[in-house]
Amino acid sequence: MDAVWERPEPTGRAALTPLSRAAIVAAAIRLADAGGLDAASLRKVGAALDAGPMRLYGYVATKDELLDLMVDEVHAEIDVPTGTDWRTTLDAWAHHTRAAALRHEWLVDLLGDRPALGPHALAVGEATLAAVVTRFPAIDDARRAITTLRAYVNGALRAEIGELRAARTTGLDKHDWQATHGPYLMRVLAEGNHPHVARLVTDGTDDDPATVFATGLDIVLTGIATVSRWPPPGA
Amino acid sequence: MDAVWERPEPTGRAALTPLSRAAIVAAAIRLADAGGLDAASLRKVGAALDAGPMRLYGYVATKDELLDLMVDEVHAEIDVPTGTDWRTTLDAWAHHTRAAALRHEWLVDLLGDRPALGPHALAVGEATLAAVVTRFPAIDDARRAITTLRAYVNGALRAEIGELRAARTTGLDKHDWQATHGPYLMRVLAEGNHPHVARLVTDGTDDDPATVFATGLDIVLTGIATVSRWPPPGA
DNA sequence: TCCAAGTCGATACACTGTATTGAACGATAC
DNA sequence: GTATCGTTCAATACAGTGTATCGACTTGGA
Repeated sequence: MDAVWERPEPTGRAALTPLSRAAIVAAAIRLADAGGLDAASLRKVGAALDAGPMRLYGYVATKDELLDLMVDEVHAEIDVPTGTDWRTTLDAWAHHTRAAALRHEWLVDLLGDRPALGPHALAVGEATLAAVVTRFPAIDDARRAITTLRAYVNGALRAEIGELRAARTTGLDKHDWQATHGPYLMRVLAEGNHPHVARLVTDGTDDDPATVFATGLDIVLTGIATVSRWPPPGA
Repeated sequence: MDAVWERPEPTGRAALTPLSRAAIVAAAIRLADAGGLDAASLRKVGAALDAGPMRLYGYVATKDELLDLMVDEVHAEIDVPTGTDWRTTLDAWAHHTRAAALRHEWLVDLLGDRPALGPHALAVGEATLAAVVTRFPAIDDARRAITTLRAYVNGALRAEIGELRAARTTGLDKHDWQATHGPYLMRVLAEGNHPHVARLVTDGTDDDPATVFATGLDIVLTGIATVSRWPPPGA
């Protein structure tokens, strides 16, 4: 089986609501945006296009392929500026990625699992790699920096969206949360075995999510700007 | 509904294979270790204990609760050394977390989604927080450092396990991978629009996964050691 | 006009998490 | 010792999932 990206689509049969890979992906993204990945089942995507589930298998060999296409489509929204220094470029990439993940929360469920090899993802990869090469001429060093930054961004977005979801499900009536985890947490912290966590809960203030993301990003970019030995001493 | 961590379990009925939350969690972990999260369905966990799926609902209110228990159980394997400087402690925590994730690959599918509030997870959180407080006395600064590091570790592990899985499914006969994505990649790179990616593919060498992890970790820890402004200028 | 190829829909299968229901059981009260 | 009550468990059922199979239909080319 050749790659999705270059496999021809069915030509379609006239007198039938026309279908295309693009239309399928668009519908799936729309559904997933509204109701999460669960809302983008093949049956539901098909129904949104007046088609049965099996019709989609002409355009897509497997569900995973559809997910790959969705991920790549979102990468089209992530533009990486050129013509500035590497740090500005990477910072912009990270923030655009975050914006895309907030528009398409299901993205964090897919990022990092599979390697993203679609055309749009490749374009993003090329642009970020080009930026970081101006800092690390050796291509392997550049890869190490990109890999690290990508790990942080994926992890941070996963955490942010995860909290956002938790706040939405148990938090719409946050009565529930306070009624279960709240008392439990208070009780275990009252035992005195976790003084630092307790101090964090009582004395800590919460940054808004954008600041949390930017703070971590600054740390990682500072690390990239500072580090000089490759690979690290401990390896 | 109160929290799982302090809800009593059913006492059990004599003359029946005895059951306990611990036994259920152990069985679920064993199955998931061997076959991924899909292998830890309630029916299969039940079958492994000579029980029907519904019997488990006495010990666990929902599937998610079982997953919470599994995650916390694995946290018991992550010990955080004390009595050294913060960087050594955090480095050890990260590597122990990685080791646990390699023993229990399904962990990366769960980490970051949900907040980990079980007793063992809390202990780990307490220990890491205690370490980083020696570097940042202000509790909020400490939280920012921990959050960033955790985001990196989660993202890096997800990527590593993801590649490991891909290498296992399509790579046992890596014939498949080379037969699909290989030619596709070569073809699109031959078009010349992605010179840096092309250079990476042709001239780059691969670090082994442990080095990749350690390298990124070193970058992030260096960032934590270096950064001085909170929150960052751009926020 | 007739046929081969391509496209599509219906049906089916194995599987998931869990709501419901009712039976079996242990401990308690008389 | 017996009746009762609340807990614990098994069976059944339901609405979903991805996708294999297969028969019917449409269409382009000879």
